[in-house]
Amino acid sequence: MLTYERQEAILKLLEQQKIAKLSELTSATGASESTIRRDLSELEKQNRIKRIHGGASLPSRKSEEPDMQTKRQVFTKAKDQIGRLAAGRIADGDSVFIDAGTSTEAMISHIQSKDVTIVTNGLNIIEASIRAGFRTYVLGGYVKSGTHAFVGRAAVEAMKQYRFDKAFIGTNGVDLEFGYSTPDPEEANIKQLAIREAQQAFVLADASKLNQTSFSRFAELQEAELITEETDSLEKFLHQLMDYTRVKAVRL
Amino acid sequence: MLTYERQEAILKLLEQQKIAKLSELTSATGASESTIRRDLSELEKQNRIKRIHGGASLPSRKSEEPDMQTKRQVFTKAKDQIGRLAAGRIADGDSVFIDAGTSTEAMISHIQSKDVTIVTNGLNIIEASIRAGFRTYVLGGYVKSGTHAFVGRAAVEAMKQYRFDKAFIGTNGVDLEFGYSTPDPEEANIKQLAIREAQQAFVLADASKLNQTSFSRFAELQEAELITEETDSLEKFLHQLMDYTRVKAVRL
DNA sequence: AAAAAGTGATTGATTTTGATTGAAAGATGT
DNA sequence: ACATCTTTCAATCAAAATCAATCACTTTTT
Repeated sequence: MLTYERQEAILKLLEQQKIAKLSELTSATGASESTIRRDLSELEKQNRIKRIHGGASLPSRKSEEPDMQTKRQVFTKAKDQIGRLAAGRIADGDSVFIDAGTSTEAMISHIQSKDVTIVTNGLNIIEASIRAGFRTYVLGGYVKSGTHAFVGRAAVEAMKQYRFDKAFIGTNGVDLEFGYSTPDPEEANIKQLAIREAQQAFVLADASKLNQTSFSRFAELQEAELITEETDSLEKFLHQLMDYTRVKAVRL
Repeated sequence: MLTYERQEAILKLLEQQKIAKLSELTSATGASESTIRRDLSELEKQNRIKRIHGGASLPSRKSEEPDMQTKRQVFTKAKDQIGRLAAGRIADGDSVFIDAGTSTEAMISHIQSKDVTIVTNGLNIIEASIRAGFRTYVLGGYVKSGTHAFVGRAAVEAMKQYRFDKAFIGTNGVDLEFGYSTPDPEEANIKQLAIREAQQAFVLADASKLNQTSFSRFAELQEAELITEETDSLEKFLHQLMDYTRVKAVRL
């Protein structure tokens, strides 16, 4: 049985019953467990299925708008892990800027310190921050549809009134040469300011953002600390980084 | 039975009967108590269910503060009527300030004109305004717990950058002598500014606010137009007003 | 023939699970 | 109200299931 054939068979079976155990797939195709696992990994990378412990299921095909509400429900393990790492950097008494976005939102519930001041330009962050009981400040500005981030002249002016101990920024692209980038120039502007007004800056990015570039660059790679998940694409990225910068070892 | 399968089954059962005991879930899935508990914890973390002592139920649809929640449910009909009246004052092309609060929130869904710019200092107003598809600007500032209004120096500074065609303000008290008042001086400050920076100002108040005073006055009675519901307490208030001002007739 | 890709088996690590425990929350009786 | 009993809960542990990584072997490609 050809690889292609087998993977199609897996998909077909999944469409019939929505969910399939590993054992069902091995007996249906005659292939070994290892092979099926490899197939599942590959198919998942193509977003054609979703792996679950013990088997596979169809991807949650929310054809709905990538609205904040639905996006928020897809709190992936990755974002949660990144959120926990990021939250760990916050110390008692800190004043922190938290960028609009879902990655950054995930960190708020993990913040342990109680005495933290949060400044943000994101609607979803305000809500999460209030829910968690933090002292919360908001930049003003124009509300962008889609991300619901506050941008524009008012946001820039407001930003200048603050200095942060730490800034946590979301991104759409991380690239060795181009640095950090995001599609919207207005949002990039705010991100850039936040990084420069903060003593320490962190960029949160899941694996899908590595080696990507977007329209507007908002920081060089060395201007912020990258917080990301531990995957093989991170490994690959680190090797590239070592080649690029001639650094011989990087500690996580 | 796979973990994913089981959790889906739990959700399905809950959607059918709204609430489920632990024992129901164990016998329905065949899993142990411990496992079900773990599932419930996880599902709750994803906001997909709500745990209760002895089992689980569907999440309370809105994750807002209870006082906000109950407030919003209480004077619904009255607020809706007031909201419709207020929205009727908005014309195409207007730039309007809409104060934080539940009365003002009620007006947004009634706005007919499409080309309206909304500026606000209220979290709930942002959400409603975005939902309704208006061009939305936000004042920055400190987020007050309770009302979730943005106040403080930053909000004042931001306010100075705008001029409004109309301003719609909520209030806690309407009094013939003391004018309009609200408990929080910071919020009063913003309300006062908004009224003065607007060509026309409207105060929204349901019947329970008539003949009430609160700590901080933010405007004289004649500085804004009062929009309220038609009740006998309004009649009474109007008669008092006529006595007080010696006006002989007031047209609604 | 050499290199690359695919496969199945094996291994050790990780995740999931059910049982057990003491603590916490509710219910009951006085 | 108070003390007592029962139920439910969270934390912990060891066993089982599942997983990712690796190796050796086969097939395909160059």
